[in-house]
Amino acid sequence: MGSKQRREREKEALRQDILDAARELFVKEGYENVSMRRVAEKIEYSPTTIYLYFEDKASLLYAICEETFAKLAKRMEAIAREGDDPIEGLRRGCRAYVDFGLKNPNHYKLTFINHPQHPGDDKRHLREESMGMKAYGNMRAGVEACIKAKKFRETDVEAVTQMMWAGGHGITSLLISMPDFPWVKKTELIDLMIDTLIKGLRA
Amino acid sequence: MGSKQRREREKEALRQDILDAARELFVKEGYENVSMRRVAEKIEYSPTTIYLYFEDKASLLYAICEETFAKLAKRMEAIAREGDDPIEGLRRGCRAYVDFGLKNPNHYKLTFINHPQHPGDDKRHLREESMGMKAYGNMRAGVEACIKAKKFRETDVEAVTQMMWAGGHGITSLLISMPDFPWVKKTELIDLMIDTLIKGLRA
DNA sequence: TAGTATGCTTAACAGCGTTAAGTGAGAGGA
DNA sequence: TCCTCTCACTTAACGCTGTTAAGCATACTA
Repeated sequence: MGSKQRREREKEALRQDILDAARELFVKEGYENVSMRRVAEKIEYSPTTIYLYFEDKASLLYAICEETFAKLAKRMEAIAREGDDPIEGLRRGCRAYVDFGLKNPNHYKLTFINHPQHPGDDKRHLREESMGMKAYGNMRAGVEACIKAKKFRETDVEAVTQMMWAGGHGITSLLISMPDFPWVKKTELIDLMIDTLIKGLRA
Repeated sequence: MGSKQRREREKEALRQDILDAARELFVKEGYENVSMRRVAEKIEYSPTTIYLYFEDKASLLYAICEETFAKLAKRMEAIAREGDDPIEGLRRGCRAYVDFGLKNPNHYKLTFINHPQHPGDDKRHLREESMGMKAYGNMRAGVEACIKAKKFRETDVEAVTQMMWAGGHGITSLLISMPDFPWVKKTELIDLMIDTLIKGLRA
């Protein structure tokens, strides 16, 4: 009897339905403005059913973030491979990072801005296998390439990577969380940051 | 009869008590982990009393942030005045900004990270008189001084200011909201960011 | 002294994330 | 075919949240 496999397939399908419903709502309205009950309503199941598939609301969020950040990591990896000028590669990588955040503001918020609150100290996002960490590793590789090619002066790779990340994150998060501030043109701001940092690092 | 004035004084005193209690709790445990009922308990009044003095929880928060950012603005202004080398002044201003955020992480979170959510579009923090904006103005003045002194190449003052802000904010917010990430030494990261940006802007 | 304004409280509403207990359809064995 | 058991799912509830409407005393005014 293949009924067992069929049921397993159906379970997996429902899990995906929950994920899809939650993603759509979270992205459209923001994590804290969407209740488990609303997600349940969307998939036409009772709220408690969700808890049979995800431990809690945060886990649901985490699963969605992983999906999305897998996309980011993939895109950044592609960029890293395509060119041969390491500086240009790093530049494009940074731009991809910021663009990604601006195009998926709620995903970005969830992973890098709101993040876990005090209780429980949820460190899932920092596990090495996590997609966010993979993207970080990519950036690190980009920085390392610039140093190896003697385009950047010799410095602490980790520190430079973290600084580049902070630069990108600073712009991304400010633009996302203070949309009403009188910002200059977004592209100008992004390019200015990237160019200034790169210029400041040059050998 | 000075009773009217006395009552006014007492009202003002209670308002301050609420503010003090809320600040202590918010700073210690974070805004979203503190309920209005807990604030009320601390001042030994009923929860609803708070609503006679503050419109809602966000207003309470806003009042506290204003207090704290007044301190930041004051400190940054003092720094701007004390030296004559504009670059050194800017450097110290940036450092003061980041240090302030790291020393008051919950205040910082409240004003620059968590911030208002979608509903209502709360733009109070962006009013020109607000203390946050005053601090921004200070930074802007610092940048302008560097350009006027021909230390920086001629560029869009607004864009450069926003970039410097984003640089400082990027580091501050990442350090605050991802405390478990394997960061390099904080001071190293902060100095690297500031020095790299300044070097990149040099005439 | 009667009436009113003021400061605060009690009780409640509608929502939240989450859990314990219960239900009912379908599979598997006799 | 009938019984039992498994398991996906639901109902009901707990203890919280921010917030509001209504009520109650005290203190001031006329």
